[in-house]
Amino acid sequence: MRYWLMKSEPSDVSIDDLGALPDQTVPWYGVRNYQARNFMRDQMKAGDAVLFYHSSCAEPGIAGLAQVASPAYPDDTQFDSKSKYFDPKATQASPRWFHVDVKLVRKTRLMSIKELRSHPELANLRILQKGNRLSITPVDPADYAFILSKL
DNA sequence: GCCAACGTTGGC
DNA sequence: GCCAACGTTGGC
Repeated sequence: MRYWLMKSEPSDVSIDDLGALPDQTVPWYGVRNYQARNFMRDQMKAGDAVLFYHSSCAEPGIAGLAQVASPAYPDDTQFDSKSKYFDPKATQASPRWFHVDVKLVRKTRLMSIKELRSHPELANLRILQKGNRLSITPVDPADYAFILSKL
């Protein structure tokens, strides 16, 4: 079992949006970065724990707990010419982009990025490091446990 | 809206 | 396969 942090823009899918979806589950569509794709395709397993993070918004931070709810499978938006995630180089026979389903565990209080930075224990958390832009990052079990204890 | 950081693209 | 140009991310 692994631990992950996954960023979502709340204007797209917020923690409350996730809670309102059927089965409180969303396909993690729109990832167009190979490293993030590879994490989903090659390393994620159903049951892995996810920190659901709100990014690019007024109050960035951890907004809830979720879990991986499926193995990786092709992201349909890559085939949709009307989607902003359309990829002309992807084909049904040879999809380029894969994603997993993510299911809500529970909404938490918002643990802001400022608060995360205030804890020296979390110094090696990937999203706190300079220049990090990856939308999906692995989280050390100890870091996950620490964050969980503060939520 | 700014801008640093980083990933991708494409000409050579 | 190099690398400059360009686009995107995301906190501030």
